[in-house]
Amino acid sequence: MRIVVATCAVDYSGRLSAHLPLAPRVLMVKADGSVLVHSDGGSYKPLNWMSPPCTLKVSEPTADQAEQGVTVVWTVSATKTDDKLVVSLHDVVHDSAHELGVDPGLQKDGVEAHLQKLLAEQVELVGTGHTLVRREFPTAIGPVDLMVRVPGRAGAASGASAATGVGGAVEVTVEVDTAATSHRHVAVEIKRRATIDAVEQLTRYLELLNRDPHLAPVRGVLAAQSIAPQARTLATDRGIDCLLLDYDAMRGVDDPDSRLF
Amino acid sequence: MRIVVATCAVDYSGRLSAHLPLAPRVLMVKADGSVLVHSDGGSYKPLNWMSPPCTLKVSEPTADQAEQGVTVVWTVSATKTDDKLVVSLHDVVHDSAHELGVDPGLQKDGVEAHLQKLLAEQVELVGTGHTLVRREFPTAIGPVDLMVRVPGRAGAASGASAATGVGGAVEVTVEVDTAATSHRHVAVEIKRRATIDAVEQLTRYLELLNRDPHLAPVRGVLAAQSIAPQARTLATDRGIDCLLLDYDAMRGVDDPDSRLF
DNA sequence: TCCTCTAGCTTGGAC
DNA sequence: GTCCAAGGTAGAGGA
Repeated sequence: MRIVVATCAVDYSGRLSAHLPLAPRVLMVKADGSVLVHSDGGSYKPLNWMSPPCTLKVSEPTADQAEQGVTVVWTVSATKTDDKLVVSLHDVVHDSAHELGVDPGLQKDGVEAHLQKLLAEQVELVGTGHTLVRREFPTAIGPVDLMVRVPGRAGAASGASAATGVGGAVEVTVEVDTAATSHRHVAVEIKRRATIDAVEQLTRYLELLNRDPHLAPVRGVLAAQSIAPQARTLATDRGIDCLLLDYDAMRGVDDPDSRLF
Repeated sequence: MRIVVATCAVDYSGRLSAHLPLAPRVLMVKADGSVLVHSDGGSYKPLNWMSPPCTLKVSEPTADQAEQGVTVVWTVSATKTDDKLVVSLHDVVHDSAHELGVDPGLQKDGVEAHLQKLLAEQVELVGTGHTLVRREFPTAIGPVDLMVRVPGRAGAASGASAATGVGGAVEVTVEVDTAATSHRHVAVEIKRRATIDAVEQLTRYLELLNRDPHLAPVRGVLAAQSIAPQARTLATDRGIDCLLLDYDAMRGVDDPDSRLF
């Protein structure tokens, strides 16, 4: 890792064009050749960067550039695309290099996968007596987070609602809604934070699942730690139920030893 | 900006829990107090970080920690949430600080807004003789990127297709499709890269717009620099046309002086 | 490899 | 402030 502190101007061209006026900044050159341009604020995201694989070429400034104070020019080119980053360095106040070796990597815990695991273990939150069919229930358009079986519905007529639903633009979910008393399964979509996208996703799953006479009618449940108002509205419109999850409470029920650390 | 190169272990707790084993890394402490932990590879994203506003507290290791080689402990706490980052430093091989000042900021060009501007100027790409009604055409659920008028359709019967379309789950768009010969307007959704989300978004707009007798029937066009295969499939299913945009070619037609640099 | 979805997303803009 | 959409999204995971 090479670290340079210098006054510089930066131009990026590629998927977009961007320009950074002359100012003091920190430049990082990683072992894989990638380059990061950081300012002294903002966030963890660099102002500009080049992702690997790429090559760094160091060159002398032109006479014009030298006259304007440029002492050296870095040209960073992506090897697979035509993205290019040009850094014009003026005063360099620091320049050091360090051997770091390969990082052993990050261990994570607590994301959506954990929510899914917890809700799978506490599936009664979806409905009394409900049992888990499986996590990541496969469909033609991707896996449903949880597929749940409703108790005491083995003999329910799967076609009971066929005559009532079909109608407007959201008829698929109207059908689900009007068949509420004879649901045999529940498809659960789990998000940390649910937006409209999650409702659309679940709607696609339900549309498909409700074509299967072995499953239909399938109720939809959107389960999340937080649900955006527009997502809740759209879900309600489509007869999808919303389930707010309390991560801490669910984790409290869970065996603490099952956590990574 | 303070830059430290040191062997360290890191623990983060907050929205998730994460742990970094002992290894050499680069630590950046920005003027706003934010902290970044970088390895010598990967991407521009740090392995761990703390966003401002936060506070950094430096403390001596406990006797146990000192025995294991820890020389100093950084505790970075978010001020608004209970996020916490604990960095246990062992050998410090570099430690320097630099005054950078406030960055003048990034100038950008070439994103979706520019695509929209270009297509508005070159609206005949949507269809021969088509004219622009307006950009950001307002609807109850948000603005449509471009609303376009089809030539010579003033007298076309808006209900001509009513008897043909209604059928399966996607009948709204089937209706749009079968009415192709009598469209009076075109709603254009513009993306740099179109995914299924874009199709869903345009579908919602079309469903709404086609209720308006002054506009209906409204054809849908998904215009993008690249279109994901599944998005194309879904769009085709729903009678939405796909239009691949060549940004460079469109920019060539455009006045080069209108670009930022 | 391509394609999808998640992310401690981040960030900007509208309301 | 909240909420939503875009990102040079990046990165993981599955087909």
